This record gives sequence, structure tokens and C-alpha cells, in this order.
Amino acid sequence: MTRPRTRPADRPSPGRHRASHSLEAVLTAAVGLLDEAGESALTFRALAARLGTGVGSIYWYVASKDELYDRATDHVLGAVLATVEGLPDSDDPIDDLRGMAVTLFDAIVDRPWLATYFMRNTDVQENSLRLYEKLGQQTLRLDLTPRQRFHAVSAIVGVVVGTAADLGQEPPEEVLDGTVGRDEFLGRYARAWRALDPEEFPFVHEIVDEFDGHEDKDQFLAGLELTLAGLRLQAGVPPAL
Amino acid sequence: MTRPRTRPADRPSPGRHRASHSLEAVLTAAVGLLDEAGESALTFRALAARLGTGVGSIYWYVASKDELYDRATDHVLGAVLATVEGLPDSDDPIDDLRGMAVTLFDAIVDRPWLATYFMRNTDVQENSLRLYEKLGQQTLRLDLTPRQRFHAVSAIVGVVVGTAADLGQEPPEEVLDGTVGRDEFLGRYARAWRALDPEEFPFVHEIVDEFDGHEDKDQFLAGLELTLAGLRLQAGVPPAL
DNA sequence: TCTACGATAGAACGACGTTCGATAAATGTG
DNA sequence: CACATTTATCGAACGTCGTTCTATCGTAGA
Repeated sequence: MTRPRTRPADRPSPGRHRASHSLEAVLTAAVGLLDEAGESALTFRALAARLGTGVGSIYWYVASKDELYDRATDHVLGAVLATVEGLPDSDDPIDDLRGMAVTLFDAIVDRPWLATYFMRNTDVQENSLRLYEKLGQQTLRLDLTPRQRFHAVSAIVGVVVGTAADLGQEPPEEVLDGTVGRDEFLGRYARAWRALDPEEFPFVHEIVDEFDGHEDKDQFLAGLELTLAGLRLQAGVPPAL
Repeated sequence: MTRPRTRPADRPSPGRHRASHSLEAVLTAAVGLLDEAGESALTFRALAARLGTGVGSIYWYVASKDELYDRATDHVLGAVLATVEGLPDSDDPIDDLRGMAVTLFDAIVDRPWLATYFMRNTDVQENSLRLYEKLGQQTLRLDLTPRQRFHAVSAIVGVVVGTAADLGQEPPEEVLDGTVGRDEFLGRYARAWRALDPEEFPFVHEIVDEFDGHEDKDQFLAGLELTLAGLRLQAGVPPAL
């Protein structure tokens, strides 16, 4: 009932007495937990322990775990945005789109939880919005209608986030342990697929060798390329190759 | 330690004494809960109550909640597969791909939890695998390498699942209550975006009218079209338009 | 009848997100 | 200076969840 109306200012950390906290410190600690031990490790209790405070204190900076994730996502996306803004503009807006998409993709593969919260609450996620804007600005260089631009950026973001989220889901506890390598993990499926009836599963047999030992990133790049090729066509730009 | 080695046969429900259970009954009840009250309503306790049994009994059919979701997903995907198999083959494999993708998309929009579990464990999800196969068979009609086929289907599934998952995430509790319509929900963001500095956010201003009141499905269809156009180009088929 | 197994049931455990009231330090006000 | 208000902290307590454990019952085979 007594949700705090004022929050600590973002800029300077004000006078501190016990532990030196702030929204930023909370977010940094949260991201640290996520990086070091995965999503299951982010707990209000663990977070409080890392910060040296009580659980209740965290709720002064953040109203819920969802908001914690929202803000942590935007916190991390700040670095991604900086990278993207550092990317030089080339002659081809579509090349630039690809570069930005790959940058975002890499960030999400590193931290799969980003996929769930990216662009979910632009009130809180200023960096998400700016990233979206940056992508969109490249479409302004193409001969498209506003609607086509909107859909193009949505599609690219969808490919990036969707693929990264799919690939980022941790395998059933065995790959992380190192007891079973990723190749072996893929190989098991490949073996099972090869054992299927070829008459009934001609496609699976056709691609099982590609699947076995494939690189996630290649899969993403190929999918992105299809979208970009479609976009290039839509914009009336002659295909590069 | 004493994980059951035998499971009840799928086909006929064997002799029953108290309540007439089976894996199928559990899955049907689980899907019922999900349909009626959303993901948060699927609880082992709620499920047991609906089945008229105890919580412990469910664990005889299913080893964990993840497996419950895996199997429930495949259970539902059976109907999707049947629909897809009923779709007639046209002259254009890409048109057929679109039809299948749209069918899958609609199913996931209805039940967003499908996105998380689709094709996650093909040992258990036979229907998922068959759906994947069905999509892939269309690519066999195109002039592509195995690798291109693999990537094409991955890309299409990625677009479908990614977009549907993104759109399926329930808005912050207000739209479902009906107190705030979806249009009003979109409108709020649109208003906030219009208030941004036009110099700093030219793209957001360009597309805000498209965003305001847009239809999710159009967004998906447009994204899918880009991928399909790219695929058509890759296969050397002259663009339809 | 005894034994083994298929199947059920619910209490108990530990972990989690969240709420709450009791503070204490900092700041403002006369 | 005194004193009220705001800002901030803390940890116990609540309710819910997934999961485990043990006891039990019905059935079928020996």
C-alpha cells in the first residue's frame, strides 16, 4: 500500500550511512549473480546477501522481480547500445542493420534472460528504446513506407531475439556440468533422428548431417540473411550477389 | 531414486479402480487449466484437485513440471499437425510453407506457453518433430542445398515461435481484466513515444502511427513474408510480385 | 494365502517472492 | 535547539510452489 513515490536520484549517490547502495549497485549485483550462476541464482535472498543487506531493502529500489529484470536488462543494454553507436555507417544500410543485429544477438547469447525482457517496458528501458531507434534509423535510408519500416525492424528484432532465446535455453543440466559436451548432446539427437524411418522422415534425414555439430551462430546468420534479402528486395535495392 | 521404469500404455486405459487416470487425462486437465486461467494456474495442487487425486499421483505419470509441459505441448500439437496435414499442396512450396507457418502461429498465439516448449525434447514430442518434418518437406521441393534447407526451416520456425512468444506475453494484468483495452494499452505507449524528441528519435516518430492500433498478426505476416521472399530468392524462383 | 507390483494419497521439506512493522538516520521546519 | 517528516534499512513471517517421502491399497501371479 505504501509504494514509495520517490526514488533515489540516478546521478549522484546521496549520503550513505551503513552500506553504500543505490539502484545501480542492486542492478550490478543482480547481473553479477546472473552471469556467474545463471537465472536460478538470482534470488532476493542471494541478492541481499551479495549486497550485505536485508531482503526488504531491495524492495525500496524495485517493486518486484519483474521490474528488477526490466531494469537489469536496460542496465546491460547500455553497453550494447554504446557498441552499436560506435559502429560506423557504411554505404549499405542493410549491411549496417546486419552489424547491429549481430551485436545484439551476441549480447543475448551471453545473457539469455535479456531476450525475455528486451523492449518489454520502454518506460523503464530507455536503452532498449534507443537501440530500437538505432535499428530503425537504418530503414530511413531505404525506400520504404512507414509501415514497411515498422515491420522490417520488428522482423529483425524478432529474428534476433527469437533465435537467441531458442539457442540460449540451457540444455538439461548435463552440458553445463561439462560431463557431456555440446557436440555429444547434438550427436544424441542426430543419432535418434538417423534411426527414424527414411520414408516417413525424408527431410530430417536430409538435414541431420547439417544439424549434427552445427554452429548456432551460423543458423542465426542464415536466418537473418533471409530476412535481410527480403528487405533488400522490398526496398528495390538490387541483391548484392 | 525409484523412478518408475514402466509407464501406463498409451492406447487403452487399463483396469481402473478408483479414479480413471492416465497420462492423457493428466495432459487434458493440464491444458484445461492453462486454457481457462493461464500459465499461473497450472499447479500440481490445482491439477490434482481437478483430477480428484493427490499431488503425488501426478508424479507417477510425469517426472517434473518441465516434462508435464513437454508432453502437454506435444499433446496440443497433435491437433496442429492434423490441420497442417490436411492442408492441400499447391503449386508453390513457399505458399504451402506460409500456410503451415500461419497455422502454427495461430496455435501459439492461442496458447503462448507452446512457444517455450516446442521442439525442445523430440524424444517426447513426436508431433513437434512431425511438424518440423512437414515444414521441411516443402523445402525439398525447392532447389536448395541440405544446409540451406536446414537453415530455411530453422528461420521459419524462429520467426513463428519468436514472434508469437513476443506477442503472447500477457500485458501487465490490466488488459486481461478488461479495465483497459488493448488499444488503450498500445495508445499509452504511442502517446509516450510521440512525446519524445523528434530530432533524437526520428524513426520512432516515423512509425508511431503504425504502431498505434496495429494488429499483431499483420506484424507477423509481414515478417514472415520477408523471410519467404529471401528464401524464394535463394531458391532461384522469380518473385511472385 | 502370500508376495510383488502398479498406482494412489497426502504430509512434510525447503526455497521462493512478497508483505509488514519496527526501527534508525537524514532532512526539513519552527 | 527540538521535533515532525521523509528516506532508508532490516529480518521475521506469510502463503505458495515443486518436489520427496513413506504409507497404503488393490490386483494379479505363485
